[in-house]
Amino acid sequence: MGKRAGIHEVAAAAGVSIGTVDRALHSRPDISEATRKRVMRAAQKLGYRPNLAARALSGKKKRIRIAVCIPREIHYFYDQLWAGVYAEAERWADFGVEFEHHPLKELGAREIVVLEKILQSNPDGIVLTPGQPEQTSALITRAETQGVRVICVSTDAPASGRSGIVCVDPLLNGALAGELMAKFVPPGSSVAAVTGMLSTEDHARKTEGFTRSFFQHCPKGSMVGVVEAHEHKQESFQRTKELLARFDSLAGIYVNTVNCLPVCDALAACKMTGKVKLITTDLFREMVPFLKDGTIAASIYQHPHQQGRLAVVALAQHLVQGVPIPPRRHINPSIVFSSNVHLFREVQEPAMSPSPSSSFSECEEL
Amino acid sequence: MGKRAGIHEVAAAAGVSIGTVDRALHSRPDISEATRKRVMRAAQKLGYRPNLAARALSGKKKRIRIAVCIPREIHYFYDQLWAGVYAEAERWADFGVEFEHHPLKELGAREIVVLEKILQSNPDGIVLTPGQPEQTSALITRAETQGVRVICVSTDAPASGRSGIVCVDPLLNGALAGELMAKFVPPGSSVAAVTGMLSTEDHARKTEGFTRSFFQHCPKGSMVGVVEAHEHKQESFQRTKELLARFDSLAGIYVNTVNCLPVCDALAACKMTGKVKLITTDLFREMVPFLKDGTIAASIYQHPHQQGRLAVVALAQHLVQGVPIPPRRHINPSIVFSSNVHLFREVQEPAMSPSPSSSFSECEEL
DNA sequence: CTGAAAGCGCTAACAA
DNA sequence: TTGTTAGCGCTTTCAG
Repeated sequence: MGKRAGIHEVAAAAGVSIGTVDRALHSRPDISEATRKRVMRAAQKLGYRPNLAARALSGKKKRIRIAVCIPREIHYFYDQLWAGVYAEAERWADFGVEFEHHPLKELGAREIVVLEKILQSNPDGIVLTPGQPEQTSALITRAETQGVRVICVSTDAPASGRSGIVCVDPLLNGALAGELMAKFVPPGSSVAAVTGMLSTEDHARKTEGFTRSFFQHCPKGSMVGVVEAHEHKQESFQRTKELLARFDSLAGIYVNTVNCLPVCDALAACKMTGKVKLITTDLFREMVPFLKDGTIAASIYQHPHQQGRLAVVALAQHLVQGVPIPPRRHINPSIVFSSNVHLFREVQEPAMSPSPSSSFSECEEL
Repeated sequence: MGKRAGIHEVAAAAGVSIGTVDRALHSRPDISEATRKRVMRAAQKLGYRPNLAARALSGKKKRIRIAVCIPREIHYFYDQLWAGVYAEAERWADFGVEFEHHPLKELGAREIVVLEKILQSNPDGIVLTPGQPEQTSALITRAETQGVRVICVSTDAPASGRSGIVCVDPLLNGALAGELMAKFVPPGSSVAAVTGMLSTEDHARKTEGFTRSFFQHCPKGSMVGVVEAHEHKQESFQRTKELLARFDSLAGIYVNTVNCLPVCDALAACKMTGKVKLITTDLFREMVPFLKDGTIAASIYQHPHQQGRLAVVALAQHLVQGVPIPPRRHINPSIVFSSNVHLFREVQEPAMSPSPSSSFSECEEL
């Protein structure tokens, strides 16, 4: 892997000037088909690959702009997502890619307004977490037809014409929890799920995946209830207690929203800690003690940092190098246990808030 | 995040020429302490950050060379490791970083000879998987004292002065398996481990981690045997059968080497498939059916691709940008289940063999 | 000790 | 339709 052929070598090989080579390589006008082919063959033969550093340097005037539109809350998740975006953005800065963040207060808040403004500025690409796909899809479609590549991350807007999606498939998310639960409890066990609202696509599909997978992996198992707690602490606590009261043989609970803490408390209040296998979703600091003491048997981790990073990789590689955007990039969730909880980002960092003038962050992955 | 200050801006602000700025920034000789400080303050104030593209382009003559020394076999693992190294290497190519691969036939084979040769060529950095730490440590130490940064990946050479290590902590690896096992089997269960040789550091510590963790998480559980199968198929099969014969109440087996297939076969031969919970290590195609049919309850995945990638990131960021090499980068293993096995790289790709002239690989992560 | 100038590989504007 | 040339931001050499 020594020195690679440059544009000059190709020019010499094809018997033309570097200007012509450039025109051929980039399918620019004002060049005869004959010479173009000659140049292309020469480039091919020499294994020509453009030097991105040089390219970035030369085209300094027209930089590539990527708009990022993700929520601030819920912090534990979206901070990581943004950190992942930012970490990868840093690596593209010197290749002439500029990022501008248009944070939303929370998922879906003022989404249309902000997106509209973003479109006004006519960026080259957009990374966003659509909170209200129904309303936003039209805008995304418009962007794409204008030539603005949109990549969704974490949540999807399937109906829109977005170029790509990076996410954990909710069905898989639930299925993993279901299989795990089936392996934790004895055959014939009864389990339940606590979710937000089944009218929320994401919650419904996680629950669906869990149910199907649990039945598949647990012989004679049964689902005795799906509780909608509407992302509400009190409600989560109360309804979990009711659940425990009603089914004294309940072997497991699957929580697929943020509100796992109230469920932990309910378990403790009923002295069922550890007796009922609890599988949760995501990870934040407050969960650690419950993982350590066995209240939470496991949690499905969705790699927000990596999701953000990969979304940027896909978009930047496309915009800079012309690599096609993979239509769907499904992230493999990890499972948090007591043994490995300390290795997750959420538990280590003191809460990084990236400032433009900070030195290089060496943070990578997981 | 608009246009960043360049060396010219700093020069203007400090009232000197760009040449002087360069000298100051790089602590070069031939500059008075007074002007150096003035320049530094100006740079600080303007938030100067070097443009890596420009830097790579300018210093075209003296490129940075990184030697990679990893085995070919066992393929399923080291192919991924190399793919990860290669994928990341691609991204540094235009920053003037050159990689040369010195593959070993297998872990530790002709390690000293090859390393010696690598040292002759005096590279800037080395990525390697030490197979025989005792013999190799001296060489690594020598390299480091010569100013060659060495980073170990996957396996360690703790006694050497290597700059960094990227790996899954074997203790954690085992501990995760132990916790998982404890959650799969009822309290008071008996389990066993199948390993290679306890004289191998890695195997011993995985087994140790498993044992400790299992006892911790499984009340009244017991370890009824640790079988050394010496990485041998026949032996693995036979001794597993013996194990099953001797302990008819065996509830689980943990395999921490490559040879899980013979164990699966032994389970089948004894009609114990699914009755004995089997937890394995790593992932390769042939395991998939056993994961699907429940023979293997779970497998601990060590992210070889990511390990390779992160080793290169650490080394390249240090060599190019002066970022300190993190002394230890512990990778978080994932757990392979029936539900998510299809999301792991080993199961998707048709076996990538990177060729220098191939187009950009968009492969990333996991 | 410091400034000026020549590239690095590529793009884009201008000549021919 | 093609060739020539001026930078992009930085390192490095050569003058001053």
